[in-house]
Amino acid sequence: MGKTADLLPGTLDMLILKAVSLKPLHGYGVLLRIRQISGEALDIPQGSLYPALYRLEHQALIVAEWGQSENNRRAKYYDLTTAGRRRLREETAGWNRLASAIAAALNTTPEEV
Amino acid sequence: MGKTADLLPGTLDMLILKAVSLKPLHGYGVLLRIRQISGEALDIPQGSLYPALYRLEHQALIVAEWGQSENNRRAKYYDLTTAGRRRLREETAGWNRLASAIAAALNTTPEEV
DNA sequence: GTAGATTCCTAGTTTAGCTAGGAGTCCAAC
DNA sequence: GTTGGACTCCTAGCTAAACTAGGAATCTAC
Repeated sequence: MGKTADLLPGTLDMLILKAVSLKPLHGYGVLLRIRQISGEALDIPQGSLYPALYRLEHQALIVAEWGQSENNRRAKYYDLTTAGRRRLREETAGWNRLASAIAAALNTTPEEV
Repeated sequence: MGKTADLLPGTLDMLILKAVSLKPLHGYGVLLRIRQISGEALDIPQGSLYPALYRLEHQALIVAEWGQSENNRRAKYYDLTTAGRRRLREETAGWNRLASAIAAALNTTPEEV
């Protein structure tokens, strides 16, 4: 019911890993980056983002380091680990498989059953 | 970690509505149909399916009627309601929007940021 | 000075999907 | 004739992801 598009559950971790893989980012930057690279279609709530970052860090898929943002505020920068890079590849592959399976299912016409 | 492909969360209801929209089916048949029209890629566990059918029925998106299966066993047949048809259209549109947004995000290259 | 954007965070709720069962029927194979 | 497997229904209970709804501090612009 929200005005902003909901996320497809199960894709948030992948999107975060992807965003960070393009260039290390602080949390808020991940938000903006995902918005940008999705063509403004995806708008992650902060209450989803920060717990997700925590999860990913504790799975050692990303590493955090405190620094300064471009606006001179304190910010926690995240970068991918090797495991994170591998995970991103796996999740992307899984996404492609599932998305085509769903697309195939949705394209089925009654005549084909 | 299961050997069978997991589902993308948030797509099960849509898939069920789609399956039933092709032709009224009993629950177990929905299982088989989704497997079929997804090219054997999606395998819904029964513990996901039956609660989902219950949900959809109680949202009046599908209606149930007891009957006989082709194998002469008792079976509960489901058919779409008008609201169910509308919902299927909405969910399909939402899926298309989100899937292309995610595809766009995943296709972004570091040079483009 | 105050509003809005930037940046971080948590508590608590909801709910979907899963695992792990149970139960009955019918058919084919041995 | 009985056993195994496919068919068909179902529930209880767990987990984990995502959300709502906050709180807080800093910096810039009006």
